Amino acid sequence: MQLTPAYKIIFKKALEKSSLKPTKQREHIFSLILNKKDHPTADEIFTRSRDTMPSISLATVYNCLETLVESGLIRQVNFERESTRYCPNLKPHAHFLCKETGTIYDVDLPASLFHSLKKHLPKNFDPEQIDINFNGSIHNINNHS
Amino acid sequence: MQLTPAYKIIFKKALEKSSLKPTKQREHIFSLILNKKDHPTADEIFTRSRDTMPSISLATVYNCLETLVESGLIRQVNFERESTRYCPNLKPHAHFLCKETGTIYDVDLPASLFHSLKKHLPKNFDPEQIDINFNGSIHNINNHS
DNA sequence: AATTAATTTAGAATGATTCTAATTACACTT
DNA sequence: AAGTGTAATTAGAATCATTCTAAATTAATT
Repeated sequence: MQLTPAYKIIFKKALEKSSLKPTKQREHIFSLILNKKDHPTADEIFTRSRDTMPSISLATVYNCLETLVESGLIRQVNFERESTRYCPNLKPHAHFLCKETGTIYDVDLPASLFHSLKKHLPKNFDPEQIDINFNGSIHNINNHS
Repeated sequence: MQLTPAYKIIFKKALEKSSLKPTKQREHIFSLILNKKDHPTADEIFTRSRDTMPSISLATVYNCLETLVESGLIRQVNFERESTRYCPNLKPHAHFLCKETGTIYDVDLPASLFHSLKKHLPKNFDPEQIDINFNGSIHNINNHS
């Protein structure tokens, strides 16, 4: 559970831009999220953190996640009022939640789609963020019924 | 705070399709949401309900909202983990949350846009719902600075 | 080593929502 | 009209993710 040198630099830069410190805990949580590309909740991250950093507290996990989001290193994913999940994929993309399994999938979308979405806003609306969330089921493609 | 005869029929039909009863409380809450086209929270709806139906309970408000959503008469709107809000607009549309005021605006979108969104999903992904949420600020168009 | 500010920590507090168990309302029989 | 059964409503307790608080730790700086 280690950041690559390249990511270490990105990490430090991003935090320092907001005059935040690249602490052990922040780095640990960032690397956890980067290295397992699912969409964990704060509590899942807390549990995983303790494997290698047993002294970390849940409050710290929440704090670190907040600073990582603020610094633009990760983003939040919310479906309804379920626990917030965290995502290291910074490319423009949507999320698909499978009703059956609860798994969240990243769905890459072309920038052009985001642009045409924006074009439907009134001219004085200035979006800072766009969240696109699908919700449904996934058919088994091998189902020769 | 009354349903028009036309809406009364829609209301009854939608509930009866799921073998739910068109009760006073459900009708009351549905008409409240229809008649003030903002995006109220359950608690706001609770407060408004009591003006004309003082005996209603918060649990009932939650129950009714759930059945109205299930019946397809209203939809839920969620931004991050804020309180769920409710929306009577059933046309395909997105939502824009103004960071400054907290107001939510409906943004009409052509069906074609929803279709092109769906086209970017893997072929075995079957979306049941698509939520598109913008988040940003609204500039004053009269601002001759 | 002392000072300072930021960060971490444990545990309490919050707040939206859901659950529970009791009561009420209502349709359908006798 | 009384009785039965089922669904809906109700008040209040319980839940659970998240935030808050205040104390302890850390790290950089004098």
